[in-house]
Amino acid sequence: MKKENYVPTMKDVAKEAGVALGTVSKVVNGLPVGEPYRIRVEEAIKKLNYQVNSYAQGLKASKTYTAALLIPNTQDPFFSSITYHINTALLKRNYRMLLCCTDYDSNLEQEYVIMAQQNKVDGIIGLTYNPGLKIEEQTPFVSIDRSMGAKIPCVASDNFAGGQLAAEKLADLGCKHAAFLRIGSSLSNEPNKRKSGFENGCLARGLSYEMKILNDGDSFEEFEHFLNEHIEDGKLSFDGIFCVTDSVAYSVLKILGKLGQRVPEDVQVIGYDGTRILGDKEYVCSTIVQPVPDIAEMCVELLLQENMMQKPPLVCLPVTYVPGGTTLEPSQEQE
Amino acid sequence: MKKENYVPTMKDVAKEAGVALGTVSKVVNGLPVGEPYRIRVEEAIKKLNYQVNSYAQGLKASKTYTAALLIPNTQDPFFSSITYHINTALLKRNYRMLLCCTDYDSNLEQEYVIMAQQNKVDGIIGLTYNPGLKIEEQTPFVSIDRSMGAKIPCVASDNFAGGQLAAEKLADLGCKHAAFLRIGSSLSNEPNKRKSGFENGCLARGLSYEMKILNDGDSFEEFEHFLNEHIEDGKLSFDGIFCVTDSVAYSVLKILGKLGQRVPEDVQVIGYDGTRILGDKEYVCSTIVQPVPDIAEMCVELLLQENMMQKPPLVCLPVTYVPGGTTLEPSQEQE
DNA sequence: TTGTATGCGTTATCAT
DNA sequence: ATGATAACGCATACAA
Repeated sequence: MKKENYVPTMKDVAKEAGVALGTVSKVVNGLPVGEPYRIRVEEAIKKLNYQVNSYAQGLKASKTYTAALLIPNTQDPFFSSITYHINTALLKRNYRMLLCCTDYDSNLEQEYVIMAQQNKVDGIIGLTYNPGLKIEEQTPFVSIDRSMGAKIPCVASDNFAGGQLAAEKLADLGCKHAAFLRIGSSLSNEPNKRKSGFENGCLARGLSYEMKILNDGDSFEEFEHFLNEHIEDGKLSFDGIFCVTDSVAYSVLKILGKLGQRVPEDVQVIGYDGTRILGDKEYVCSTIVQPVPDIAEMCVELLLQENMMQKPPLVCLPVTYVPGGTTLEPSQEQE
Repeated sequence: MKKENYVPTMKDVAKEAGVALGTVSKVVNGLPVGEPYRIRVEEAIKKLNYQVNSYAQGLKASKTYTAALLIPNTQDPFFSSITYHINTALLKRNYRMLLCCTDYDSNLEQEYVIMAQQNKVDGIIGLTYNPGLKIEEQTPFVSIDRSMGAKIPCVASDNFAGGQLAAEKLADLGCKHAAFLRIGSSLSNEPNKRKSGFENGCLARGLSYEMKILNDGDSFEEFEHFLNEHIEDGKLSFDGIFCVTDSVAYSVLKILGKLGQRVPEDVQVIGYDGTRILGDKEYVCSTIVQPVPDIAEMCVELLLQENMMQKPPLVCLPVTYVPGGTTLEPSQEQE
C-alpha cells in the first residue's frame, strides 16, 4: 500500500488533495483557508499519515522550540526535581527539552553548550560549575545557583534568607550554641550565602555559633572529628546544627547517632533543600525548602522572555521552613 | 565588528576563506582536502566563530542524532537512575536526548510520541503506560518493562528470577512463612512477573506464603489491615516479606514499626529495585537490585542497532541481591 | 482567497 | 582535488 519507509511531505499531501503546496502549509499552521480546501487537505493528511518536519520548520524559521538543560545528574534529589519541573514548565509552553547530564565535568559542560548551539536551541538553562564557560551571545542562557556575569540571569532560592531563617528557627526552638556545617565547592555561588545568612541570623538573635567548613577533597570524617571534639562528658556543646544541605544533614545525623547524641532532644538539626525520602515521602530532616517549581518556572520565563533588556541579573525566590523530625515540634514549644 | 545577532553560515566561511562552499563542508566533516585549503578554512571558521547548523544537517540527511526518552518523571529513584544512565549511554554514541516526562498520562505519552516523530528523532525509548500507544513504523522504539508487540523490543530486569531470588533468600535466611505485598498497575507488564517468580521460589524451597495485592485505587492502609490481621498475641505470623518495590518496602517498614514488629529480628523484609537513600547512600532495605546501567546500555544498543531484523522481543537482564539491614546479616547465618 | 517561487544551511553529485 | 548546483521540507512574499 504505502511505500515502505517513505515519509510523506507537504508536497505529497498537496498532490493527494489536489491543491497547492502553500495551501497545505496554511492548513497545517491554522491559517485561514477556504473550507472545502481545508477539508480536502485534512483528509489527505490523515490518509497519508502526514506529520510536519520540525527540522525543516526550524531551519526556515531559525526557531526550534527547544531548550537545553545542563545539570550534573538526575539522581541527586534536588537536581532530579529541578529537571522534572523545568521539563514541565517548558512543556507548558510547547517547548522540547534536551537533557544534558554533565557529571560536574567542566569539559563536558562546554561540549554540551557547543552541541546545544549547533542544535540551534532557543536557549540554555544551566546548573554548571565551569567558571570559564563560553556561550555565544545570541544564545539566551539562564543560570541556576551561580552568577555568570551581568548578561546572564541567575535564579536561586533566597540562600541568605534561608540561612537566616535556619538560625532564627534554632533560636526560637531554644538553642543556645549552634554550629554550621558545610562541605562545598570553592566556586563562588549562591548557596555559599547560606553561611552569611546563618551568621547574620545568629548575631541578630544572640545565638553563639561555630563553623566547620570542609573543602572539596576532605572526607566526611572531618565532621565526626569536629563533633567529637566538642563532646565533654558525653555531652555535645552544640544544641543546634545547621547543615548546608539535607544530604550533609543526613550524614551528620548518622554521625550524631554514632556519638550517642539524641536528635532532637540533645541537639536539633536543620538542613537545606527540602529533600524527601524516595522523592515523595517524608522530609529527610527539618529543613529549609527550596521552591523548586517556582525556580523552574522563573528560569523558563526568563529564558523565553523576548526583551533581553530588562532581564534581572539575580532572582532570589523565597524559602520556607518545614519541621522534619530533627527539631522539637512546635507543640512542644510556645510557637 | 561582527554584525549583531548574525549567525555565520558555511557560505560566509567560504567567502572569508576564498574557497568554494563544498570545500568548507568537507573540512567541517573531515573529508580529504588540500592542506593549504584546510588551513585557510579553519582560520576562517575560527575568525567568524562558525558552528554547523544541526538542523540543516538533519534536514539534508534525515538523521538527527537525537533520541527521545519517555518516562513518567525524574523524581522516582528508579526513573531518575534510568534517565541518567540512558543519557550517558546516548552521549557516549554522540546522541542527544529529548527528555519527555509523561506523568503517567496516556494522552501526554501519545503527544510526546507525535512530538518526537515530528522532531525526526532517530528513535524513542519509553517506559510507558498507554496500552494503545501509536508509533509510526519507521520510528525505532524500545520499551522498558512492558511488552508492546513483537516488533518492539522490551528491556527489563529479570523480574521472574528476581522474585525467585527473593524467595530463596528468605528461605536461606530461615523464614518459614512469607508474604508477598504488591501494589500495582493492572496493566500487563514485566514487573508483574515478580509475583510468579516469588511463588515459584517459595514452592521450590517449601516456603509457605500468602499474598496481598492492592489495586490502583487502594490505600496503603490496606497493608496495615492485612498485616494487623496476621498478628496474634503481638506476634506476626510472617517471618519474611517480599515487597514488589523498595518504595512499598519502605512504607511497609513503617507499618511494621507501628505494629511493634522488629525488623529483621521478628520479620525480614526484601524489596525490589536497589534504591539508595538520597540517591547515593545506603540501600533503603535489603533488596533485589536492578542492573540499571546495563538496562540503559541495552536500550540504547537495541535502539540504534541497524538491522531491525534480529532485534529480540524481550531482553531480561540479571538481578542481584544485596542486604540492606532489613534481613539477617550473612554473618549471623551459615552462608 | 489560492497558487508559485524563492531561500533557510547543508550535503552530494556532478563537471572542471 | 576543487567549484558550481541541485535538493532536503517547509514558510512566505508575491503574483494571479
